[in-house]
Amino acid sequence: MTLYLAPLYEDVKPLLIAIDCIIFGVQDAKMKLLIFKREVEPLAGSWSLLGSFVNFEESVDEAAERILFELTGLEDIYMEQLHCFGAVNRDPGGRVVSIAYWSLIRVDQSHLEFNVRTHESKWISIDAIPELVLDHREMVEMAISNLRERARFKPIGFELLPQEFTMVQLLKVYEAIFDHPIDNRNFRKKLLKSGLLIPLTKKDKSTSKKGSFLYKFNQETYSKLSREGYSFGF
Amino acid sequence: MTLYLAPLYEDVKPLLIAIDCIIFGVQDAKMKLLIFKREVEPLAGSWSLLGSFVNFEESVDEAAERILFELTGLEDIYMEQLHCFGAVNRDPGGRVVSIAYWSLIRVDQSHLEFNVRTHESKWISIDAIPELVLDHREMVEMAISNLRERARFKPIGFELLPQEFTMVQLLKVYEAIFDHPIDNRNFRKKLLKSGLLIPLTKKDKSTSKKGSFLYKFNQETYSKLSREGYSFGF
DNA sequence: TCAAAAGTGTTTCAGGTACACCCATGG
DNA sequence: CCATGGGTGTACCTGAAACACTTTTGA
Repeated sequence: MTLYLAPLYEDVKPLLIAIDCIIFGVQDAKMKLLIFKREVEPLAGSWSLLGSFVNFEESVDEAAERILFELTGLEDIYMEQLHCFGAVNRDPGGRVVSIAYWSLIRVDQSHLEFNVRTHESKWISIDAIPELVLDHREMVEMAISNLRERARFKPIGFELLPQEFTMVQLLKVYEAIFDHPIDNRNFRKKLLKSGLLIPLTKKDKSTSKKGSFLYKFNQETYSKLSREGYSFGF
Repeated sequence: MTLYLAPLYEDVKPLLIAIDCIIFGVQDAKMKLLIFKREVEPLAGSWSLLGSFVNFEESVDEAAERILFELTGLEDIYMEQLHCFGAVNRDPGGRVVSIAYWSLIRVDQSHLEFNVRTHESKWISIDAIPELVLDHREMVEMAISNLRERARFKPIGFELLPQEFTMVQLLKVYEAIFDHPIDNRNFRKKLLKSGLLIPLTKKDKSTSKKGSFLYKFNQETYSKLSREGYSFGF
């Protein structure tokens, strides 16, 4: 265990730094969370968030991306740093400070299933979170309120949908995030006015006989509104 | 350098964890930031945020409070965790991950001057931040936008004022936070309606011949609105 | 032809914003 | 008596919320 240290840093005791990922997705019009069977002692076999340690030669953000990638195979994912959890005894295995991140993924992404299947995992509904190891439940609760707060002013709902999607799908995502029904007409009105959607001529006929028009994001308006903030209060 | 570790944690390389504090206060109707001459190598002598390391036997939050207390003598301060900064080479002295916190203090607090004076420090206006060591400038910028965001929905303006204050003082605090002028009448109207203020019968005559009424916070409404959120968008 | 989902406008109300003058007092 | 800062009310406008029926089409 060797650390390069400036002379005056030498008497500082180092700590372990871990990452924990709160992975959200929408399934069956419900907000879901991906959890894993913990494979390392202590507490192996309990349900847990996806987590691991930060390596010495990578940044904390890189570590978060790596850990998410290693287990889900997903890259370029919407990911936000949530909070640093640093209670002294939060991990019985040692003095571990954890940086929690939350991310949004499109559940339909096909390669997800494959990578995840090698580990025991499951999607759970965020309104019925089972017991989780350590302080993971606290992390999840903070992440949920962070997600909702963020979703009110940044158009992140799109991160949960495929490239092309219908108005109804988008509405259902927001209903899932905020966990309450949203008025159909007001929703359409507001989103069409926002300029976030580019209407396509294609229709998706998988859910109705009439079929419903597909849209894609206007990436430009998206980044503009992400920066400036836009009220999605429904 | 000894760490108690569960067997499977043994091959993890530990890192140093530091705290950096972004300390805001209002002076002369301007938002100010407290900075310090750095006393340790590397980079001793440059301007820096207040910072130090997390001890092995204290939580990260406790460390932040301790560090703020040691240098300013202030306790029970509004303090919020900002972000974990974890770039690999952010500190030339070693691999140091820093957890940044920002806090709001009442500049008039008399004991502050005393404690701070033993170290070289100064208040600077947030629209003219000088060069700071490491990534401290980035921290400050993130803290400012975090502060503004927070101030829009949580009544934190009060944290910057003494127990009893005038409407004009409160207005000036918000003008300082948002850095733009606010309409006097609309401001009063909204705040009086909010129930956050308890009007006193006393007047402060220090700034005008007529004198202006003093108010104090309604702690109950304050915590209620802190929880629920309240739009302070001016 | 009918069941099932998609799509469409108007009215109401609350809150935000803009704006200009009188008041009280000490010097 | 006047200069200085404190205090007050109204009109307008925008955006949010509530609300019910018509359209399309495959089975």
